[in-house]
Amino acid sequence: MTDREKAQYEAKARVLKALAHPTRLWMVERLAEREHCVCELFEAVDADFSTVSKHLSVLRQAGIVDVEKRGKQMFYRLKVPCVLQFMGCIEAVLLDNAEVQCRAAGLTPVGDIALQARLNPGEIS
Amino acid sequence: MTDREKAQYEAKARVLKALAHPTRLWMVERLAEREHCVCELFEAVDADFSTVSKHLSVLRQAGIVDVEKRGKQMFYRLKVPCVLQFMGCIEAVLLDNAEVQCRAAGLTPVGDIALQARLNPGEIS
DNA sequence: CTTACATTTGGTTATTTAGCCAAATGAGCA
DNA sequence: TGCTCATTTGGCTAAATAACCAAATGTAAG
Repeated sequence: MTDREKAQYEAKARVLKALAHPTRLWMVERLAEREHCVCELFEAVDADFSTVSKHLSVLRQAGIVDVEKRGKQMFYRLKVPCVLQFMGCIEAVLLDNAEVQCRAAGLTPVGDIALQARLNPGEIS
Repeated sequence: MTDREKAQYEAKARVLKALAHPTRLWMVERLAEREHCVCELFEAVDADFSTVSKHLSVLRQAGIVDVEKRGKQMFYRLKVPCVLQFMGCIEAVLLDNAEVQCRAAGLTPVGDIALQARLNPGEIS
């Protein structure tokens, strides 16, 4: 692998890493619907204000979101809508994992139970 | 956000995190072409054998790749081809970033130079 | 120009991750 | 059975990440 190729994989990984956090993933979905100021996101997130701000900064540096200052507020919006396409695939991965887990446990995965099994193993009634 | 939703975002983030490493990203693309044993991937990667094995283990635990033991070797293959769709979008993000950087630097981004600018800032001739 | 508000930045700490080495496992072969 | 090869696991250290708090910045309003 050339240095050039290596740098490309590193750059791609950096973008994915920016998305690879539950709070940031949630934010991306919110920002896909419409722009939000930091304060709005803060209210829904249950974390320090500075934490929320830093998450947005990570997304911005990765080039995933855009920001515009208006008055006292900073308005963030999703810059690259195609990242939303990831969600469907990821859900498919999780569902598939759930089925594997269920099969291993001797359960019949039906509908939502499967996802629950993957997300909260041990909580299946 | 309910506990349930929170757990879902955490699960999704876990999958993305598994992909968010240059070596693992490279491996995923190789495994998309055809199955490979650990030794084949090792030869191309320039890292310890155990490091390669651990990367594959991360991908397996995320449910992204599958493994089958045949004889002495372990053969890994891509289990969820849809993750390949991510690549196009990520490249679009990088290209877009490059253009922003170039505009900021007063350059005209033409073709490949744009990507180079993003990947190796400061190396533009 | 002082205050209040929205957000970012810097500092600190705890946790997670990546890498290497050495040792353990497990399958096939002598 | 004992050897060898392919791979995984455990232990360790260095580096990266996430969270909080406190302090700094920048903007608008009084």
